[in-house]
Amino acid sequence: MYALIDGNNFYVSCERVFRPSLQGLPVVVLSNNDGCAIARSDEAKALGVKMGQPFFQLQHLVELKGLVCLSANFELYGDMSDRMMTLAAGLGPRQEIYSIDESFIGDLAGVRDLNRRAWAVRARILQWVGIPCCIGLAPTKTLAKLCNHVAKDSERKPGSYPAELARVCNWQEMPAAMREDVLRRTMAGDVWGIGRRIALQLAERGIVTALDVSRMPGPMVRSNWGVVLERTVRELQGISCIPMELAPPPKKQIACTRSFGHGINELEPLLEAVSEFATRAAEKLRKQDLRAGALQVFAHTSPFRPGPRFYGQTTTQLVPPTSDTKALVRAALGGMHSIYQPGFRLAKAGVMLMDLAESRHEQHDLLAAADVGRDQSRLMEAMDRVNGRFGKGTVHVASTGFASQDEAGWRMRQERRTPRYTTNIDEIPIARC
DNA sequence: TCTGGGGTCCTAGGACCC
DNA sequence: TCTGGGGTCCTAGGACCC
Repeated sequence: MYALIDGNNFYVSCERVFRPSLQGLPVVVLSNNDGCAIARSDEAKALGVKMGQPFFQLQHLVELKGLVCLSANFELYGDMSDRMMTLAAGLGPRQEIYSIDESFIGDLAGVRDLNRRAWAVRARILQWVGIPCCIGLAPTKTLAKLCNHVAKDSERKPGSYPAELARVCNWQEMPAAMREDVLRRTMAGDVWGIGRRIALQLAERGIVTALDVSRMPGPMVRSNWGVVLERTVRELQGISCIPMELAPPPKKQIACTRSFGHGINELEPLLEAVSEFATRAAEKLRKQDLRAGALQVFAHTSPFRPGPRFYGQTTTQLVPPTSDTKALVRAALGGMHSIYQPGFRLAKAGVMLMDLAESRHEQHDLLAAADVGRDQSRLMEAMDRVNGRFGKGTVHVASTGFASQDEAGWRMRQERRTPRYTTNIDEIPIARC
């Protein structure tokens, strides 16, 4: 038996904790560069705001409907998430933190009064953290996700599902006829694991609802779509195929990528950007005690704009694997030099670290024998600690004057970057509104 | 003017090996 | 003329998730 606990409209709910005046208003949280909507309040959804919709398409709603747009504050959301997850863990013996706002709780078969406990955990999260949650309870993870969806929709859209399923929805307690009814009312594309493309392909064959999906014959599903969808079908039938992942599996790649607010034509700002990306990625790498065996750097034009297209990408092998910021920045700059072509308005660039391996201590010792390695890793450690305490980018590898590509200098930031956004109510956290 | 930033897994096809 | 069968590894592309 599994539970899925999920914070409603998570980023918006986090903002509302600190600004209660946002209750009842249509609110969206915007991505980096205030590019597009990545979280929406129920009121914003009712206005027709879509997930991922670009800000410029929402501007009329700001004026006409009082839509409030906030710049994202991911550090705040991460902190709120930790608090919520700690309380969610109280529901049962095992927890898998699935995303920033969702966790599965497993091994619930022996838990007595499961419903009552679920309601209590929900109330505690609301009272202590301030985030409203919904909980789905079911014998498989896919059904728990589905019940969670039911719990949310029956609250948000009266009439969509039986009202008694709102907020906490337990598959096990439904009579057979109600289960069938719930599956019939759920669109195939709302099932966990069925995305837009497969939903379309299914619809072409008359498979429209979750009930239709649950009745598909396994061999046909496997031969037409593969094992992934087959697993989903079996999970809908109540056969558990997706186990809990108690410890997060080791990362296979680490990326740092950004869209630029405005297109970039020249090499210089591009080098600045990728040197920043490599630095961020290196920090993530060291936090997980990993080293990278390869670094990929890419830049491309906007897929949304007309005009000449460019997609450049190159991978540099790192021998031996390293987590040293200077080596990674050097590889990123070298890569960018090699793919850069003038004459394009580049919209996005990024750095990806791959072939990740655990940073074994004997390796450090080997390097330390040459002394230089030890100095490097102590330098990196010091850099992470300074940046952790005083903010990102307080100390960083300078990429200026890097045209020669092999001369890494160091520069102290005199000023910390001004945050674009704060939850301090005295300042103005509302972007462009 | 302005369109996120992370990740994962599966499959097919080619190269290569014995 | 006739050209196996089984396996691995790698890569690119496509699909999914939040």
